[in-house]
This record gives sequence, C-alpha cells and structure tokens, in this order.
Amino acid sequence: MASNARFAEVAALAGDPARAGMLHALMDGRALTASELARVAGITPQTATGHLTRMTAVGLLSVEKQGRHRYHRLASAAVAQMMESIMQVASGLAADRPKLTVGPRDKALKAARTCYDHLAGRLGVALADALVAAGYAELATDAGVITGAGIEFLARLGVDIEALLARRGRRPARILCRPCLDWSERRPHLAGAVGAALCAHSLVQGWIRRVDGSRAVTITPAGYQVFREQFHAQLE
Amino acid sequence: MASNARFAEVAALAGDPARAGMLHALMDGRALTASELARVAGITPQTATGHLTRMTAVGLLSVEKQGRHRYHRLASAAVAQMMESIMQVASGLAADRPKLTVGPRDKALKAARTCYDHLAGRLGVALADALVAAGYAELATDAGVITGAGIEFLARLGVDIEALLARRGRRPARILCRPCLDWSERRPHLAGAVGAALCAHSLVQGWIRRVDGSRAVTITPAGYQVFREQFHAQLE
DNA sequence: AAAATGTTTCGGCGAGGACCGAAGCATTCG
DNA sequence: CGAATGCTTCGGTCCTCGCCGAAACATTTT
Repeated sequence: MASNARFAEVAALAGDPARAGMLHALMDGRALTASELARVAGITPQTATGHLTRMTAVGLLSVEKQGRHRYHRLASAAVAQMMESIMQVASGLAADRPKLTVGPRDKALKAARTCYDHLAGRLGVALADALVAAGYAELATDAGVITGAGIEFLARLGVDIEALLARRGRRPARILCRPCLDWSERRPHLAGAVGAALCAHSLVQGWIRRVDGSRAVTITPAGYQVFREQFHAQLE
Repeated sequence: MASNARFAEVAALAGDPARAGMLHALMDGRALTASELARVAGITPQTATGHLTRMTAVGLLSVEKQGRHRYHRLASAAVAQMMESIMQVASGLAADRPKLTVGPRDKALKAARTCYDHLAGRLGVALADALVAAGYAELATDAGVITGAGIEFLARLGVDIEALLARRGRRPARILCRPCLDWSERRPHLAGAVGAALCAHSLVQGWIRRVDGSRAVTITPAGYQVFREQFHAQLE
C-alpha cells in the first residue's frame, strides 16, 4: 500500500522535535521567516532550511518570497487540524504522567491564544460558553452549530457572516461549525469558518491584540467591554 | 516547552512505516495479536514487539492479554481521529503527485470499509448522502447534525439511538455528529457516535459483513435491500 | 512432562538523518 | 559599488533507531 508510505512520511516530518517546534510556532496562522523559525526551534539557519524545504515539498508548509525574506506558513487548515489532533493525543497521556511544569509563558497562552485561525484558551472557551448559554450556538465535542439567533447576533456585531453564507443559495436556518477541543481547558470551543471569522473580526476591531512572537493574545479594554456586555462572557 | 516533546514523540511513533502499517491495520477498531501485526507490517515478531510496547507506553495502543495471545487495539477514538487527520493531509498532496496505483485490494476498500468505528468508502458516503437528501441529516466538512426526523428514522430501523440520548435530560431536537472527510471519495460521511451506532447496528443486523483481515466490508443481500428501500441510497 | 505456539529480551549490525561549519547566492541598504 | 543581512548548498561527523538472529519466557496442548 503506497498510501501508507505517504502517511508515514507526513507523520515523520511532524515527529522531529525541531520541526515540531516550527510547526507549533506557525499554529497562529501567520507566516514566519526561516531565521525566526530557526530561533524558535533552537537550531542554526542551515539546518532549518533543510527542514523547511522538506516540509514544503511534502505540502505541510507553503512559502512566500518577499524581498530577502522567505515567509513560511502552514499550507492549509487541514495541516492545522492534524496538529490539533496530534496535540489531543499527546495531551491525553499527560494526565497519567507527572504534571507538566507550567511556566509563566504558558500562563499567557492559557488565558487567551489563537489556535491557527480561531480563538482558544480561557477566552475561547468563555466566548463559546457564552454563545451556548444565550442559545446562539450548540457545541459538542463532535460537532457544533450556530443557531439562527446566533447568526443574527454575530451579524449585529459586525462579524462578516455574509461571506460565509455567500456560497449557499438561500439563507440557512443555521450554520454548522467545527468545535475544537481545547488543549488546556479540555472543553470545546468555536473553530472552523465561524471561529475564524470571529477571531479575525476581534483583531480588526481591536478587541484583542497579538503578543510578540507568541500565539498568546491580550484582551484590550474595548475587548473586555464587548465580551462582557455583548457576549455576557464569564471572564475572571 | 515540554508539551512539544510529547507532540513530537507521538508524531514520530506514527511516522515509522512499520508502525504506521500496524496502526492502519488497527483502524477497523478491532484488536489484533502481535504476530498478526508483525505480518501486516512485514517485519519479524521481535521487531513488532518493540514497536508495540513503545506505542502502548505512550498511549497510542492498549493491550489485552488473553491466554498466550496479546490483543492490541487503538487506545481511543482520539487516536483514530489523529490517524484520519494525518491521512487527510497525506492524501491531499497525492493530488499533485503521479497517480497512485490502485490495486484490486484497494478496490474493495473503496467500495465499503470501516473507518475505526463507522462506515466509509462509497457505501459510507452513499448512506450519508441519502440521509441528507431525505432531510434526516445535514453534513458539512466541518460538522454535522441529525435532524429530529432523522432521529425517528434511525430509531425505526432499530439503531440504538436511545443509548446516545441517555446522557441528556430531555429528548433533543437534534443530535450533533461528527463528519469524516472520506479519503477515497473526498466527501463527508457520518462518523462520531451516530456513525458508530449505525455501523454497529448494520453489522449486528447482517446488512454488512467484515472481510477477512481487511478493513473492507461487503454488503449482504439483506443489506442491499435495506440500504435501497429504507435509506434510498444510490448504490451502483 | 514434553512439544508446540505466541511473545519477549538481548546483542550487534547498518542505514538514515539531524546537526553544524564553511562557503556561496540573492537582496537590500549605505 | 561594497557591506550587511537572509537564506541556501555542500561536506562531513555523530548518534539514534529500525532490523534481525539467537535464545529465554509464558501458555496451551498432547
């Protein structure tokens, strides 16, 4: 079976510590340069180049040349989803083993972060919970759905729901959306196209702001206000 | 970041051809002995033992001792889901490269097979399509839902929907369910708890039958009748 | 008890690949 | 045009890990 070889190839690429580090760093959906990725992975640029070309060749990454920089990003949402599912398995076994030491850096990540193209961490879960509580959404570990009221709510906030609906003929009664089991909170939150739209909108509106070179985000005062007053989210 | 090491460890385990072969063989959700897995992977039993103990230690597999046999199975649905998502990425790139040679063995797999605990292949997609066409379900690549009418339909067929509903207080208007993007058909089909229940019921009722040591299944005459007359599925 | 079958442990071999230093391109800036 | 910066190619070292043969252990069967 030839497909088995491809499977192993993909998994093996993700299975090297240095490459895994780079992939993780790219999980915020943005593009990073080769040297940034080298630094993240703790290796020299030469070595990083080798890894990057291999991952690009196999289709895990895509490259964009810009001046003397080369920006690398995850090639598709499918890759991000693969990473998530591996993290899921990897974190599952963490429960049995001795507790991981949680540094201060992880603290910011736990509070609020992006997960490829959507929000995760306590913020992501809180928003998802709030939407569910208000009857705007329904979320299981398996699947999720935004209700008609939820569509209206998001549209009122200015989230570009219309773009998501454009493909369909008539306005649907609900939008199916993908849940993402949160690695730190162990609860499902909003992912997929709707989650991406909400996250993008939050960034544009300045409700949240990205932190340096991390996947973490901070909630701005304006964000606190919106998330509390509009979403009625429980932000501690 | 310590979680990175775990991630890489898990991915690396899946990234060896021999281990990948074993994991694939276990994707039908059943348990196999060490020597069966060795044969599947094309290695000697000694080598297989090494792989199996490692995968078990990390939590990819679980073992059940029975007499002088040791039965190995995937440790959880999360592992199966991880495999699916890797296959997704691995098959995605296959499009760019030269066509894979499709042997006669793959033919049976394409027609109808199990995907961990649910049905896949043309049969899986056909059933999913039929449910959608009848208004019994809604399926996107992201998420899926069984409608109220769908719940009744499945209950009428004898699928143990009640067990799935047991956890919830009141009878819900719909059941969220996970879709699984089919590797061969490139279309979503029914997975998750509902998909598993339907698959299990089909096996018990003798609508389908497992094939030797493969993930393929055959549709029995009784199955053809049910799938055609009850589901109105398009089986060529 | 002895034989047969399934599985594991041990020891050693060999290949693949991760890594870096040095040097070579490409692009931008002074 | 040099000088600086970012990235890549090349060559060589080192180490991990997959593999098997031989032998031990465990369980069932005769």
